[in-house]
Amino acid sequence: MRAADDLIGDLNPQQAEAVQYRGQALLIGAGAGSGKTRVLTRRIAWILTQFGAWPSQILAITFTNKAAAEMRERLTGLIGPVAQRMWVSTFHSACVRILRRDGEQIGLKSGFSIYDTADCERLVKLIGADLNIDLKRYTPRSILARISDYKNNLQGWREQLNTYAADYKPGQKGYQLGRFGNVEELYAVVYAEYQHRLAMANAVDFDDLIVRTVELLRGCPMVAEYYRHKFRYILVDEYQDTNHAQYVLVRELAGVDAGERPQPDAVAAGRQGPAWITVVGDSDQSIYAFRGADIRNIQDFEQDFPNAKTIMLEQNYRSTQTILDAANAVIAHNEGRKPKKLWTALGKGEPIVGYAADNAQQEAAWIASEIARLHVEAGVAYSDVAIMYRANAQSRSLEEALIKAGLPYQLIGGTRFYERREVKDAIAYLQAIVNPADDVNMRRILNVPKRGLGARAESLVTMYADTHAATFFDGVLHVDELGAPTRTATQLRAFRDLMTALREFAVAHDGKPSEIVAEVLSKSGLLEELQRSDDPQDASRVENLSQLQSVAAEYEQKTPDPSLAGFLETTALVADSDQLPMQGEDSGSITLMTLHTAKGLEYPVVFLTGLEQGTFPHSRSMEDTSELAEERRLAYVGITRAQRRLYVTRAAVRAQWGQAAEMMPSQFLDEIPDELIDWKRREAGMERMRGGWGNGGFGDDEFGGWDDDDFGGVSYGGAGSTFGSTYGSARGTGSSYGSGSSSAARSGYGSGRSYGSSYGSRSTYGGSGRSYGSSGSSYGSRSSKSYGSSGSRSSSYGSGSSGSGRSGKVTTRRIAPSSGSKPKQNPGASTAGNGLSIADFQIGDKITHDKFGLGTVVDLQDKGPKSVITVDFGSDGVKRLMLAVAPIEKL
DNA sequence: ACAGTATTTTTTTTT
DNA sequence: AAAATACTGT
Repeated sequence: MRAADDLIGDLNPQQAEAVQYRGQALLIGAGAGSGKTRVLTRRIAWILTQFGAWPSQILAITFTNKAAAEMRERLTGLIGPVAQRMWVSTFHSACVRILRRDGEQIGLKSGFSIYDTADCERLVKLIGADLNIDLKRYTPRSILARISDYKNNLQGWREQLNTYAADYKPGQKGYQLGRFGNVEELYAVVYAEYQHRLAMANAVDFDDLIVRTVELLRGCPMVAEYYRHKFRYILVDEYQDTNHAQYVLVRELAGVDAGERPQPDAVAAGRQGPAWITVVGDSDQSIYAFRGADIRNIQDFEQDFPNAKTIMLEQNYRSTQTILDAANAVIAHNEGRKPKKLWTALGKGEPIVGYAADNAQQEAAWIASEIARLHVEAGVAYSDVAIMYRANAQSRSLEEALIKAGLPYQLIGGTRFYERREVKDAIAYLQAIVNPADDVNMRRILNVPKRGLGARAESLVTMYADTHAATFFDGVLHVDELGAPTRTATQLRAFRDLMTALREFAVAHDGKPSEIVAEVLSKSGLLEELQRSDDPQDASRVENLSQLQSVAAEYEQKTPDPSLAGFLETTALVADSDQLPMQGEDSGSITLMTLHTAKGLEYPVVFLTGLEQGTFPHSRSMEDTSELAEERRLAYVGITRAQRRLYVTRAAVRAQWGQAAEMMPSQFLDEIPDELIDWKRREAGMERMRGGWGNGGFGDDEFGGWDDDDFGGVSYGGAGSTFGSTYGSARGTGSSYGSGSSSAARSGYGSGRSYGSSYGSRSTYGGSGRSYGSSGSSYGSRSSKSYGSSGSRSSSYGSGSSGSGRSGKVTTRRIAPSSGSKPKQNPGASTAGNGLSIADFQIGDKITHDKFGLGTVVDLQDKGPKSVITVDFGSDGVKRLMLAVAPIEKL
């Protein structure tokens, strides 16, 4: 046991107070880099040693599994191996654990499936097809977003149904939705049906994990009592990113609303009043509103929890004053926030470095060369460098540049390992084995690998299932009653026998998931199909499958009581950042990730890329003040990741889905005080020309073109910085690096882990024997294409239209393909190519169509030039027509 | 039933 | 530019 002094001796007064605070409810307002993780772990240790609590009485919620593992590790250092017995996990993992134990009470049988986004989309598609919903207009994604909103706010399907579609019964067939779209009705019906089918399939989605746990606690006093008795201390990290459901969950677990008298000294075992709650967060770092996070949870904490105490941590131990000044200046543009003053004792440090590139490729190339130089001239380790961007798609050009420069990197995020097709297929088998009622996964594997069971066979089985109120697999079991053609019946029987055999095998080997994986891979034919193929991509798919098997083996080794269901759980809840190496572990490579993933991390050197209007802030967030405020918080998060050196870069032209577009500098750049930024290149060549800066000329601007006049000779630094180097002649260091760049490019297949010289040859999954879950793990991400030619350079710079005014909404301009400009569109009304305007139409209008003849307009969607009208052509059916191109005439 | 071809959409951010 | 989807012909 540690002495009290060990726990608080090296803390500042606020931190120490937070660690020791005795009381019902504590909010720690932890500014970026203020040592909140340290305070949190110390507080837990304090509760154990000084309050005399048992480890099993503590529930600590973190944001990711990796954060949980890290916290547990640090706790082990403080209090010893008892830390292993504490609940330290994410909301979702904790809920799974609770539901596995007590879910039966609310109808969740053991072995329930956890649906990921793709599974949910499949389910909504199935429902949409059955209910005759126009899935073009109501995309599964948008429907799911709505359902997720309901869930995050704990609005049940029953109440929705009562309000909007009282006569719909879940599971009923042939329901006619109101033809002209009562939208609420549609959502209510789909929501109800969705929950119904999840229940039938013994499955839950991500949101359900929280919602159904709340339901369990509210509906089953015995269960609630058990957990309230058990957890006497609840600590929640990143509280600003909790949603309403999670907020309620915390209250239910703590028993805040159980109507018992608070016990001022309830520090020991036993059920005495509500549990003590500690939450940690920073409202300036709330960046998950899009998935329901409600900033009010943290803002109203003091009202929500009586006698709450707030302690603010404002000393920053991470960054230089320059970086903090920039962060403070940017976030100050958000309205309605409590002003906060982060300060540091680390001194001014280096200026922020800015760079304006001509395009994304050049931006990336400059970053690569800059990193190479830092490495050589200032001895900066690659693992001390992170490159961040708004959206995953931006990683492409960066990866290419790093490969070209031969620098080792690791990419975090992108397509997750478990979301890759082949891995998902294998998992679907496992899921279907554990939970045969899981229709979505069962249907997925019916014809994977190809075994001649197509849409026809599937619908036969579905019909049986529908009429008998049975599951899809029940239908398969009753092949002989389906009246299927001989061929189909034979194949179905083979599938039935396969699944039966696999299930028996699984039951017999439940403690050995890796063996079950192996059995599934070989018996299902999954592996064979890929091995037989000569598509080079399939080789990497085989790799991935074998990686899946090693992950299973690792799980098996480090889990006390392994089971197939347990293994599936771990695969369902991985986060992007879980792939990061643990602290203390050195990957030896540059880290690439989105700003969201970067939350909670810190690096000596940070590149913030793509600082353009439309990229960051993202174009879809610029209209709305609150969304823009969230983007700004994201910028704040990004800036405050940097410890010593911060770079901000942008590209004047960026290709977005195939088309090059001119990009204006991000407004966030303007919000950083100019004197903090040392611009290595303030304007891109094109911009300079336009602004009459002279010197322009873009013809000869080949790849190395950035080492132009404003680059050399500028010296900055000094000032007692850690890296203390001076920039001198800056050229040429770029490409002489990597030995193995060509082999690295080749190895792109499949993994997307570290490339480059220091890592040597090809990267494969798990090459370095990292373990899944705790220590970094190596399942990769992102598929790969051949990295070769650096993509086309955008050639035609648009003829010189307006300057670079920074106001107004229009932020990007398409570069016209030189030819004569299109006929002007009249502003306001959206006129289409055939001269028809959506504004001219009304529901009920009659039109003629060259092919379908006479029809009646049933619906209108104004999407500007892409407006769509829906027309009922009677016997020819109802068609959706693109107004701009449809051969129609108004009558 | 499926392979191959044409067309359409896609980009936020993630547990 | 790439991937998902729809369509067409065998």
